[in-house]
Formats: sequence, structure tokens, C-alpha cells
Amino acid sequence: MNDIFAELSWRGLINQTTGDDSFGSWLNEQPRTVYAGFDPTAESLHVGHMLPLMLLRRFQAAGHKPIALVGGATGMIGDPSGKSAERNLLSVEQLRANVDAIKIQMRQFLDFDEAGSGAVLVNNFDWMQNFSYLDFLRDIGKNFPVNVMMAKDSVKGRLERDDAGLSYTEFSYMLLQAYDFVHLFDKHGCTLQIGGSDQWGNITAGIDLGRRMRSAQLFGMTCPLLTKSDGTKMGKTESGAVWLSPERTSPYKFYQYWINVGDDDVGKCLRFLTELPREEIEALDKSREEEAHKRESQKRLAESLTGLVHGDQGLMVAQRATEIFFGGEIDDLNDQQLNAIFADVPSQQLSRDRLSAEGGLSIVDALVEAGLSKSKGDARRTISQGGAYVNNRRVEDTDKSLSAEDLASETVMVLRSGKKNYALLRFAS
RNA sequence: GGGGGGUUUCCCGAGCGGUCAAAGGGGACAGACUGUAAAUCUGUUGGCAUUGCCUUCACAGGUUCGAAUCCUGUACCCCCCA
Repeated sequence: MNDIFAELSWRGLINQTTGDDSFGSWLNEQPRTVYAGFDPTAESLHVGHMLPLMLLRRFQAAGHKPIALVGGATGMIGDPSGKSAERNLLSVEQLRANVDAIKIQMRQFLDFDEAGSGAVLVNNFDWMQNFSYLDFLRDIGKNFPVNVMMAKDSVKGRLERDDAGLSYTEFSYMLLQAYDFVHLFDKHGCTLQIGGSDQWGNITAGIDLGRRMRSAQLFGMTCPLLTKSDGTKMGKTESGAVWLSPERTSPYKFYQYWINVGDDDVGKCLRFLTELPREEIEALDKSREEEAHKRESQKRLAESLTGLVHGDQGLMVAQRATEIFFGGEIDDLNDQQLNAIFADVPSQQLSRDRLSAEGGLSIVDALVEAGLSKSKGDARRTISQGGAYVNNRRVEDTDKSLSAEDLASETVMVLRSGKKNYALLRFAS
């Protein structure tokens, strides 16, 4: 069994643990069963979920048994931790669909098949749905002093705000999460819960409950939240969250997100999210200091994470797309490859006759049809300023006309305006 | 109810009756530079076309050879006095 504690320490992944000094040795004593919870708020995981998933993965690699708990029940309530306002409740059907989709994605991170330390996926809806309110109050609620609950940061924070209240439902959230821990202890011998630092209150609530109900010694550990140096959350772009599902965020965009991580944040990302060994990460730190322009850290980060989430195939497409998007001429590609690479790019269907008509298709019209220019004048302007490209080759002649010879593949032509505005024209016959 | 001011091209904002498609700034787009960063610099920013033409300055009319600029009415906004 590897020394997971030491591993997590140097990566900076330990924010707080219970048991203080003894925690590390307790962990390394024997294989433990550890759990982390995930809110099924959407039908895909996003970048924000990667940190706890990687944590579980590290535990598994070190010989421990991970449990991923999907909050089918708690998702119906909404965790007030770190939230400034009351949460919207999700419908049962929506939750069920989300849970199913999330399960599949987790397989990329955790091995569910291994004999001893095989991961387990549980849904707290399964044991909560038939728990009657009266029973819950008698058996669980009885163990929670309200004054202690009120002192938790997650609750206190919300009570102190004038503009956002806290419903009884959300107030009760921690009881559910606390009971989850006890339940997992009963059923799976789970003795450790991990989560982000905002989960500390919920985790200790579970530990307290375990002691009261089972006289059990449970443990908790939190990791820092993955934030950027400017304080904002990792994994957000102007266009929204960065998702793990290729339908929502293409492998190319996913790759690009990491390539563009700022110098100040990339070291943290490498430590928190990748499994690169210490020596390599420190070498990258050095490279970043001495030859920042090479951006080896970002490349390595993007490569590592894209490979993990989208597989070798996805990584390849993302890298090929990157090459092309940033200058490479487009040759020797067929429709299928182009479609994979330009999956995110808008496209327009045009009749093939347009190419063979006498005079061909003017570059100006092509830019307008592709939606890259809003008028012919605009298109001319773009061309004369040197901002128009066909298949990544600059077009300087405003009067250029395009024919079948300008197709990048069987039926596709790649137009570009400026550095990164791409559009495809498809000429199906 | 009375008096005054306003409504301009994506936004803010200038605009003598002709030389106004309309200053300036912002934004946006393009180019150079660069680390797919930031900053900076340059150019462009109503439409169509080879000089040129067409449509815009709240809306509808009018005066003029000619109006975003003058007059009348309409709508909305702001301020002051009751």
C-alpha cells in the first residue's frame, strides 16, 4: 500500500483532517473505505467534479476502496454550503436521468471491477426514499443539537445574510449527509469521508452521528477548493461550465481550456488533477520559471486530463485540431477527419453547383454564406486587411473565386476569418 | 395643469441648412507584435457597386434647390413650478 497521505501532502491536497497527527498513520495502517459525494445537478459531470474524483482515484491506486456517492436524495434538497441563495429543486425524473449519466462518466476515473479495492457507486436515494419522516426524526434528528447545527459555517453564513434566507429543507441537508456516512459505515465499512473544504461541516456532522449512533470512530478529510488565483472558480468559461461529456464540451474545447490555464494556476492544477509524479511536476515548475513561453506545463496538463477524460482517441483529435486551428495548413484530410476536428465549428450547406458554375463561387460570397462576414463589404474589408483564409491559406485577392479545387476534403471547405473564427462550407452534391 | 430640456449610426456622445454615412470615446473586428496570455501599435467599423448609387440621425408631415440640423403634430424620457 502506498503512502497516500504523503502523496496528498506534497500535492497540497490536504486542507483539514480529523484526528490530527494520527490521521496519516491511521490511513496507512490498512486499506480503508473512503467516500465522496457528488451532486447530480446535471446529466454530466464537469471540471469541478474532477478534483474529488481524482482524490478517490488516488485512494484507489493506493489500495483503498473508494465509494462514489451520488446524491439522488440529497440532490433533491440542495446543500447550502457555499451557496448564496436557496437552490432550485430538481424533479425526481431529472435526478434519475442525471445519476445514470454520471455513473457512466465515473468509470473513466475509477475501477469498479477490481476485486478488493473495486470502487462502488451508491445512490443515497436508494436508502432514503423509504425512510419515513417520523423514523428519521426519531432515529437521526434526535442526535443533532440545533445549537451545534446553527454554528456550522454553511448555516451561519446564510443566516447572516439579509438577502437570502435558509429554508428548513436546506437546513436539514446536513442530517441527510451525516446519515449517509453512517449508512455507508454500516453497509460498506466506510470510515473516511472526503470532500472540498466547504464540506467540513457536513463531514464532521457525519462523524458526530457515527459516534452517537454506533460508537464508531469515523474520519474526515477535506481538500482545498480548486480556485484560480483571482479567486474565481476553475472550470468556467464565458460560455458556461466545462463539461466532461464530449457532447457538451468537445475534446478540443476541453483540451483548449487547460492549455489556456494561467501560469499562476497551472501548478496547482497539475498537482490537484493529474497523476504526474512529483519530479515531473517540479521540473515543469522550473520550466515555467525559466522558459515560460514554452508553456510546457499547460501542454502537459491538457494532455494528461484530455487523455484521461476522452481517451487516447479524443486526445488525438484535440491535438490535431489544435495544430490546425493554430496555423497548420489543411491537407490530406478526408470528410470524416475534418468533421471530427471541426466539430465545434458552424457549417453551412451549399449546393455543389455553386462551385462549378462559371466563375465559381466568389470568396466574398463564400465568407458571407459561411456567416463569417455580415455583408459583402465586410467580407471585402476582411480580405483586404489580410484576415481571410481558405483552408488556412491566406487569401489576398478580393476577387478570388473558389472552385472544387479549393475543397479541403471531398465536400468540405474550411473558411476562416481572423485568428480563430472558423466556418465550414459543405458542398454535398 | 404651467414652464424647460431631451430622443443621433452597437453603446456613450458631438453635430454651423449644403463639403454629414455624420467628430470623439468605448466596444467589436482585422493586421503587426506575442507564450493560443496581457499590454502596445496600426487599420476597419450602414448597404450595394469600378468613379458612383441607395438607406439611416424617435415617428408622421411641412418649409427649402437642399435638412440630423428650421416649422407643425405624435410618442416616450428627464427636470422645475403648482
